Amino acid sequence: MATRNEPRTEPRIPLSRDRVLRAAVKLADESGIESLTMRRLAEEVGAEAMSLYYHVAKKEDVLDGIVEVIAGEINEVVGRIDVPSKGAAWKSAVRQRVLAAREVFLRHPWAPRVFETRADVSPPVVQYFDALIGLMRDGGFSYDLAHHALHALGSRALGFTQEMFDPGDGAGDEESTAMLESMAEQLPHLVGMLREIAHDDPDSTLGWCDDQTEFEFGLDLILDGLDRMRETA
Amino acid sequence: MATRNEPRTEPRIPLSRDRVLRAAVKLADESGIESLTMRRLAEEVGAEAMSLYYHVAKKEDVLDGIVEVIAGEINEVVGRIDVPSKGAAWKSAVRQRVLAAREVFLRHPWAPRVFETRADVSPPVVQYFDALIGLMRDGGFSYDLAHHALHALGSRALGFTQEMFDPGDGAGDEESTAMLESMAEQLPHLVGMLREIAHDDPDSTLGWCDDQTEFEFGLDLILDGLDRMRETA
DNA sequence: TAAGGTACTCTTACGGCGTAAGGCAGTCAA
DNA sequence: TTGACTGCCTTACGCCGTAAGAGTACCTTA
Repeated sequence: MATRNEPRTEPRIPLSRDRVLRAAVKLADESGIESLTMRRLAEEVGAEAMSLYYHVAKKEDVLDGIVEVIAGEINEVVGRIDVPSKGAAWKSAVRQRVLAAREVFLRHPWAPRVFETRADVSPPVVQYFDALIGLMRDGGFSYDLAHHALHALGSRALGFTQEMFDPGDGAGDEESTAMLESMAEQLPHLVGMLREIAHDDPDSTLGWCDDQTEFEFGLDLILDGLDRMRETA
Repeated sequence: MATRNEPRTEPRIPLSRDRVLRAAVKLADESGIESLTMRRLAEEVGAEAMSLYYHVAKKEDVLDGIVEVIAGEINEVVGRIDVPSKGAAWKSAVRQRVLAAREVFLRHPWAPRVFETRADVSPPVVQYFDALIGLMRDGGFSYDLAHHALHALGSRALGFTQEMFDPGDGAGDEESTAMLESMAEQLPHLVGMLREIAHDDPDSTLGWCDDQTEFEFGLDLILDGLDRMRETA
């Protein structure tokens, strides 16, 4: 049963923090963040669970590292954007960067949850925010307004929102739709709203919102509001 | 060792789904959500872990139930609010309710995380949103605008935001502040901003933001933007 | 009063988790 | 040659969620 000890046939790439973290991201991409366990991660890199601990301190450290990897990916993407940001142009500069960051999260749907549970600030994330503040400064923001702006944007600054009614991938829709319909009397406004939306967008069995459109709506609402404050300051 | 089997001295309140859920909230309030395990929850209600399963399906069900309890608490609080909401008054009506809901979350700091991980919509939450839509309708919102509004508000509609740099209770502040200061060259904008904030608000060792103020800033920014759309519609 | 059903709680046990403690092989400097 | 250091592995512990099924108390019906 020498499945593991065959140094000849399988050259065995040495472990490293970076390799472990990349494998963790891959595992989460493929099987979801809940299936990221130290044992499975070890298997992914062809080692035993305890071997990982030579390269990472503990599982929390893996999660911290994952954030760095994703934030690095974001910085790489937004780093390629080079548009004017002076004066009124700040808005589209920020907008473009946020939407570019969002695309990274769309590739890693499990990532927002991980970001949200990290208390500590990691260098790549800090770097991203620094650049964002820079754009606002170009637009004439005071530090105070830029600070408020970051709070107002919240996680939207990084490209994601936490939807309260996340319909997932349409799973369980009929069920909850039926549930809502059956409560039409107690929920007149909500049911009315949903009926109209379903009517206007008939392709939906109530799928039910276009996330990208809604994200941009909220983003623009905030950016426009900030822009007005910038001008009247 | 008849510590448990003494039906006389300890009358033993019967278990129930409601009692289990309330105990779960209490446990989370006192020791944090991460210490909410079926065994500890059982201990809290004076029973064995497996006994809980007669009243709840599984741990996920407990978390769903917790959301219902908290949302119920919110509905109770906002239900006592009765202010005009016709026309322009919609804004302060919504504002008041959101801030009232926020107070409930301030009493249960662990709750946002639980809300965010629930995919399914629970009746009390749905009821809350229905009332919110009702206020917007009073203000003259189309269903379409109300729908956009809910997305724009996101979790803010329920009274919380996910802060990207949550300083917790000031823990680890000096450390991260020092880290940032040492990176002043790479992070000119961020460090500049923080220096000014620290300067303007000298009591802070960088504690560092007034969450309530920032929450209201973002909320008002969004509500004002929506109000303008309402008027020009 | 006896018998059986129902509602609730418990005991036992299993597999999976994160990780502490320490062993062992390969490499490299003295 | 030796001994330290690096990198990976084995073993084991305590905690977790929960499946299976055995009591136990009470209530109904005869």
